[in-house]
Amino acid sequence: MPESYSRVGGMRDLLPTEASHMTLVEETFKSTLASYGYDEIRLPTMEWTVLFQRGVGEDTDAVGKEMYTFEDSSGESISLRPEGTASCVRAAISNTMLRGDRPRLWYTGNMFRHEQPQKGRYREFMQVGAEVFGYTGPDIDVELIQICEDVWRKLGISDRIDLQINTLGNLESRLAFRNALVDFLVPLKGTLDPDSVRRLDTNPLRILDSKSEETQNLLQNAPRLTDYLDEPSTKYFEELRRILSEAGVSYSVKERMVRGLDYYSHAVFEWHSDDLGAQSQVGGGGRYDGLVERLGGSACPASGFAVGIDRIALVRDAAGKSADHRSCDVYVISLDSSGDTYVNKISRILREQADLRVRKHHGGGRVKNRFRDADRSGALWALVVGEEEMAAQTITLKPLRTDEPQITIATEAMIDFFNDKLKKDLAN
RNA sequence: GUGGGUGUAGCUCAGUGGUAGAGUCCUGGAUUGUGAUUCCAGUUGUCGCGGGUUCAAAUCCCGUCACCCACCCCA
Repeated sequence: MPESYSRVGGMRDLLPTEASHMTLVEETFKSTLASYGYDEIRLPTMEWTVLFQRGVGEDTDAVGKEMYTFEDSSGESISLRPEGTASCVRAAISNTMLRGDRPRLWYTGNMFRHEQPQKGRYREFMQVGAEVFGYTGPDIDVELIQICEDVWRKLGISDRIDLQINTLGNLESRLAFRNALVDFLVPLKGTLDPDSVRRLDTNPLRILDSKSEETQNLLQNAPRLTDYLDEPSTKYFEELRRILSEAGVSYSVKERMVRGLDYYSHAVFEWHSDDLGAQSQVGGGGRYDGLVERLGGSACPASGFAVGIDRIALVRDAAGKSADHRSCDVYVISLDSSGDTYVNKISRILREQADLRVRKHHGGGRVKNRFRDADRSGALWALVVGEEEMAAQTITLKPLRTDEPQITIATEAMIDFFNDKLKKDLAN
């Protein structure tokens, strides 16, 4: 340990301005998910390592080489969660939530991946996600997409985020395609990039979204997944697109899109933005009908999404919409200590009856410094009580953000005053 | 894991071998019942850390750490 304490590598301190921005994004998701009738679930920050190995897949980067893994005192391997879906599925199974019910759940929390940090990519980052269980049709997939589209609109970033969708078909279709793809690629093994050669064995579908230009050229003549979709899979995707269009959601189909985590089937979708440095993805999801069974539950279709809260905040930053943080709405100053009791009472009333953030001055000091502190707090108003006000049962209100003159009003009229005027100011 | 960049005042940065700097912020005063704005005055510091070269190092050399950006991959 160095002389002075520093952060653990890659961990961040989110200072009040950033923190309140994160909270804004989080709250928007929270209220939107609630408006669709989804229930919150809180999940542990760590799980047995095997859950992620089994649920996410050991050949994914997130699990294979980026997990924070250590042993607990019993010698069992534990990992900090690199994503939320596996935990959510585990929780749904182990709390018997899937017996006779079809839960629609959402969660939020910090995720951990030991990668090299850069813009939009952090070792600890915030995600919000939703998972729905027991629904087979594309209608619920579209609802998941719509929830996020609603959030983009509320946050004012719809025009900066693009939706891309694709289908992976059902298991049979995908296996048939996978075989055809491998047959096509094996003879070309010598010309593929090293990563793709490795994936030929582990996860050939992932070769499709390889970033290697040469590999992409080779793929020009590769078999196409759409040619291998069976009747039900084709219908599923057509239906999905129809409902999406009906809902007025614009999207593009990316035939080569395969999700990084390898439990998906049928619908897969991703949202992208240009505002993230070298990163582009703000979120994604899809259907994962086989995962519940894979993790020990009875077969149960499921679908979900995950969105990076940090990345949404970055998109808002780029749009010039980052929340300007104010600590409080009203800063209360008593000019001499004999007024403290009176001022405490006023502050409490304002907090309880006018739904205001009220910061009271503490620590004495000169009058001019009290007003200086009022200004720095970001408050819209300074509320001043001195001898004159106490004697007359009034308060003086000084606007700190406009040139309007200060006014003195009867204390008993203060709630009405704030509920009318201040609310209007806050709305702007 | 690999590459590039940056570390100097609380913050943003200038300073390529010879006294440690600017802007901003902060503190005080002009203004003892009024902030922000204006004017005046003042404080900023292990120059990331360790070693080396030199009469002399923020500056050159070696090492090291941290952060940023990018590869890879993803939220």
